[in-house]
Amino acid sequence: MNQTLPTIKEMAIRLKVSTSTVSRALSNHPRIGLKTRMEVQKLAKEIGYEANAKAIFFKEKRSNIIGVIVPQIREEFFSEAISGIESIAVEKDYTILFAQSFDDPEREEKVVDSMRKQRVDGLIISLSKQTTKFSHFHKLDKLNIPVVYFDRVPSFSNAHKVYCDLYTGTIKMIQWLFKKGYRRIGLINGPSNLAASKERLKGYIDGIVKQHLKVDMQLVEETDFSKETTCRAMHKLLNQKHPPTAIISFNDYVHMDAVQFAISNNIKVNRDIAFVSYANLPITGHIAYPPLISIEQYPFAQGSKAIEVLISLIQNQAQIADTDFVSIEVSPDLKETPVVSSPYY
Amino acid sequence: MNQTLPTIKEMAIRLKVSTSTVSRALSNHPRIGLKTRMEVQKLAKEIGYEANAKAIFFKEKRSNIIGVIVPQIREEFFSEAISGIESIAVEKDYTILFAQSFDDPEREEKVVDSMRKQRVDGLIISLSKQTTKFSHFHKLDKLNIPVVYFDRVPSFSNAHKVYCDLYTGTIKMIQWLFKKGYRRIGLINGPSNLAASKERLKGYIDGIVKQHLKVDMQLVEETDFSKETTCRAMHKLLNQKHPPTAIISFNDYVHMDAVQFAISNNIKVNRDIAFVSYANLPITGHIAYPPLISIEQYPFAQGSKAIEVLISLIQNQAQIADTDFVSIEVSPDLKETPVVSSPYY
DNA sequence: TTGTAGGCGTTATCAT
DNA sequence: ATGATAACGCCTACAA
Repeated sequence: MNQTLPTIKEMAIRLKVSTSTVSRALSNHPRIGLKTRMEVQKLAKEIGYEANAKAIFFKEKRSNIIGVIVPQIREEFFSEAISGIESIAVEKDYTILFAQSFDDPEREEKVVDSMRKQRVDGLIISLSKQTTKFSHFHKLDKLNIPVVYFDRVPSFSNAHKVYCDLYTGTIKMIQWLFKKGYRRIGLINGPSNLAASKERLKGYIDGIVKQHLKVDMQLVEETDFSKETTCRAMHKLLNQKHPPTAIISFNDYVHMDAVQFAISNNIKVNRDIAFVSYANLPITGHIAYPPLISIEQYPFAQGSKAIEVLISLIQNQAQIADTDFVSIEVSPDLKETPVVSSPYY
Repeated sequence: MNQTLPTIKEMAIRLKVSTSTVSRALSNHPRIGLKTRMEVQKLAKEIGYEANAKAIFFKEKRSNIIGVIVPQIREEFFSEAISGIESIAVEKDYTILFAQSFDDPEREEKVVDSMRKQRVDGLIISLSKQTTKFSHFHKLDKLNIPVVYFDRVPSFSNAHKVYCDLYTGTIKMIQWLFKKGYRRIGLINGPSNLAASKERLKGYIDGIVKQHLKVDMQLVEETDFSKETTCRAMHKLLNQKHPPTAIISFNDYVHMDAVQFAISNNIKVNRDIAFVSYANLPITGHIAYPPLISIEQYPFAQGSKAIEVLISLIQNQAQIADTDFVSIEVSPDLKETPVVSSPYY
């Protein structure tokens, strides 16, 4: 078993030259004799020499590794975002150190810490639902590790961010529903303390007003994302004197649960009641009753943007002043269900 | 901007002691005077000293980073597997370098190479569909980087593997269907050149025979996982003189597409025809027509097992002979649709 | 054209 | 109880 790997020093000894000659020959330094260069490169190939990246990283103080933290990859939104990140990473020769926070602020802190310890060159993160402390991020500043937040971004302004504006997305959606003739529009929103819920609710109210409809808070229900509370929300919505003719779900998963409930109550999905949603995830291409329309949030694009920003931050670390903060808004679009291939597995 | 990070040397100078003293004080070496130790640790905290992991990895020749490569995280099977891997990784203080092959052997080779260059301590991989070359893996051997394959494992035996035996799973499934009274059982299989398809087909045939039914190859159709071919397969199955009363789909995604087709042909899912499948992914908890039953393949457990094996390989590198290959079979179970909470997003 | 030497940050060995 | 020094593998400024 080849315990000791070939090094420059070894080759130097075998070829009776100095290590610097070997080093230079390998990097095709111009003023190394052709003959020497050839000899070195030949030997290198023979013994399968490869520079020890750890030594280089150590010397160069960079590792070409960037950290990526998301709440859960099981959510297609995030797996798509990661693919977006990866596509650029591979191209630019970066590698991804990956972790999930599972929406637990404590765990988030832990994984941020471990990435700091690994000295990633930069970090891309989508915050956990309830993150309120940011001290673990401040520690990164001290090490000059730049951070780009995406999708679930912090509210303070001195941070680099890439996100999607669902406020206007919601307004567009209500406009679309109005044009299709829907007048009683319900909303199954998330917990009211979440920024994402507030954003949707604001868009909902302003959207309704904009169409000169009456805002009726009876049409707004909440879910904590459990199937149970989603069903309860549906139950309340359906058992009103004037039930909604269209229902906006917080996201495609809530949509699916809502549809399940509707079916078991003998409602003809998208005929008796129109269902629309946010995210437009690939999975909706497979389900029996996809939302009529969904607000595309471009997770892949958000991911790509985020890493592009991050790489430029890494590469211009010296030049950039602390006060230049990048904030990119990806504009949401209304999209019909995507056509997709089944994953293989 | 704090360009130069605090080092041991700096502290040594400031405290007028040697670097070794500082190093030892920090690691609570027993024979360092209490006073010195306190002083050092106090200063360290003050200036926010943290050991430079890169320097240590360089010295120690380990990085506590393991590589993980899967075809696509969009597939819940793999995102669950990664969560299984991560759960153990966090616990044992390993970090995950992550990449997707997107079922492209060339890309797989590329990402394996980049992980080799990063000198991961070990690699966990689920092969791309069509991987036939293994030279990029052999290069890892030379660097003593152990590899554990999971789920999509190679056929040769000199490799560490964790996988699920779908042959017996399929037999169990047919037994279950038979007990429920189904006699004409159809199969929408994957492309016949895939090992995963062969395994299912073999189980299908043996399972049918075991129930003393007649094997009818008219009941076996293929899909390349596109919605189109799945629909074509369904079309053929449904338009026979004696259409099947139960249909086994290659996986939960194919199942969803098959159900979509069935619905649009006015078939009452799971009443006119029973639908069953493989994988039992969390997503089936949200869809309108989940499979009656699904073969649980325990992706989370497979992932955890894989990393446990890998870590033991890493830590016992010296002791283990090349001929000791671990091969773990996770036994599949029949499971009804899981009850899950919506992901947040 | 090639060699020498120093340094990156840490730890371990051997002195003192 | 503490210090000096070497070593890990590579690169590069300077010397020859």
